[in-house]
Amino acid sequence: MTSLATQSTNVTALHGHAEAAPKLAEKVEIVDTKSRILDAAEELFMEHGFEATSLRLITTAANVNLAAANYHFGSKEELFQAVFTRRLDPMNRDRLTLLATFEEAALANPKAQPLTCEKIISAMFIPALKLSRDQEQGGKNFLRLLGRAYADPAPFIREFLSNQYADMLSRFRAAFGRALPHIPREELSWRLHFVMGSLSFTLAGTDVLKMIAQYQPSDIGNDELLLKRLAPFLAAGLRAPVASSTDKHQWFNET
Amino acid sequence: MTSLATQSTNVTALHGHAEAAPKLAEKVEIVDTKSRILDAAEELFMEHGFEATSLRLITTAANVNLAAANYHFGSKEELFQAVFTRRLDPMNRDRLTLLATFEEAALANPKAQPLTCEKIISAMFIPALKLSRDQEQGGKNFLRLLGRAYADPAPFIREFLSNQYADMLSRFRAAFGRALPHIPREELSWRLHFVMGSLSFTLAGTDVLKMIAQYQPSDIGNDELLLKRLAPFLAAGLRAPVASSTDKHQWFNET
DNA sequence: GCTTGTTTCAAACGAGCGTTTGAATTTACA
DNA sequence: TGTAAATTCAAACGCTCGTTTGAAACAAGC
Repeated sequence: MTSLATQSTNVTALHGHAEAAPKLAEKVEIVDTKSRILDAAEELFMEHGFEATSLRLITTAANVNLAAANYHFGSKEELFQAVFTRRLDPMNRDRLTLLATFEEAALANPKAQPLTCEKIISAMFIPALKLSRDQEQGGKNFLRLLGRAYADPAPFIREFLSNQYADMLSRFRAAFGRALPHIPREELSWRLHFVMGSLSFTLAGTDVLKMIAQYQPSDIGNDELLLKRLAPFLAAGLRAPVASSTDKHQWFNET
Repeated sequence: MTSLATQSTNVTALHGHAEAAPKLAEKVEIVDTKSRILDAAEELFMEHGFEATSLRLITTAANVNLAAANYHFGSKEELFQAVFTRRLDPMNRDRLTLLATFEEAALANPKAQPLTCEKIISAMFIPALKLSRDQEQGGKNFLRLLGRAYADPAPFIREFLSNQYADMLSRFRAAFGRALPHIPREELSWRLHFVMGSLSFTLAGTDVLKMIAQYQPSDIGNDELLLKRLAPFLAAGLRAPVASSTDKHQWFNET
């Protein structure tokens, strides 16, 4: 039962997002209607997708009236977005905070070298893993939902995700650029694209093609081991020698 | 306008899947009802997902009667699976054929070394790229649809994909194992998982987080250039030194 | 030409959908 | 305590869904 947060002093600053304290005990329910709807929606959207999940299914699972969903969130689309902002905003904020922490620590070092790729990858990965661990149920559901959303072509989903990620990604892009000054800018863009692919595929944990990775189930959920496997893989890919333009046809013509 | 197939003698054997010749001119329509439904379904499923795509939308786009979908395919689920088998069966067959071709060529070599990772990755990648290029419209649609399906938790989709991929993947798994004898079996499983992530993310081409890779649009569709970027990245990751169990906490505790 | 089997067609089936409404109920605060 | 705002509720609104049906149109073989 290794805990990420208690092991490291680096990530302690990332706590304190637990719950906004109810003002003047104005809410004495176990959990208020809005949150109950969000929780049910998160799980059901993950399980069936946006279109296949009806508001009736959500409100029934949340034990609230059907009209409560429209009353509190306006429409089904807005509810969907609320499910994302609730978790994505803090997670991406944590990523930026952790990256800044790492960079300050690196600067304090007498050598003052730029961050390694592994460190930057960790800064992306750890807040996501924290999310999947903190809320025993909701966090894992949300990451799977996120994995689905990445592949969803619905315009309102794509535009929403772009806005949610823009700040965080440009920041990490710059960090990778400093860590890999010899990689051309365009090549680096592609490699970050590949990194996001592995990352989302792994975090989504859809075990889609589970016949590939015949990991024992005990492995899943072992965040530390997972990062230990993923970070070297991605870092090595990021640092790989850039194929010269002269061996353009290598993979196609060589016999 | 660089063409994969015309450049290389290796992939010529993969042609000839164009169309089953109509027997005795029994069908003289431009294209028969079944195919028209499949084409429309492929595009619309890609665009809106399974649940959000109605049979009315499909049959209208295909210019056929609504009942024709149920008549020819039985149900909406069976139609969905038919869309996949039409393209996935030949593609995975091509992958196996190409891998075998590469392996025979390597054996013929006096040195008789096992295939490089890059070659094995090419054998996975080239048939997919061929698909995206051959049918100007349908192929690209299908790969995006496939990318969506990877992240879909619907049981009937997951079970279907597992069956479709089982043979091909165990074969490639063995090939990678020969190319990377020093990588532990379990570690290799995970790395193949990461490879599939990058691969599907890239092939799906959802340009989800397009703010990462600010490639000029001319790059997309340039199959050769894409493979030239992806193969070294993945190969380097596959070959990366395995993190020892002693530096388990490296990414978490090190400041 | 008639028969047999295949394919197309318009229409309808019951069910579930997102959203709205207006009244009932609960809450907040003077 | 009284009043106004916030929230919950049951019911209904039009609409679209996947599927079925039975007749019409078409094809092929004797």
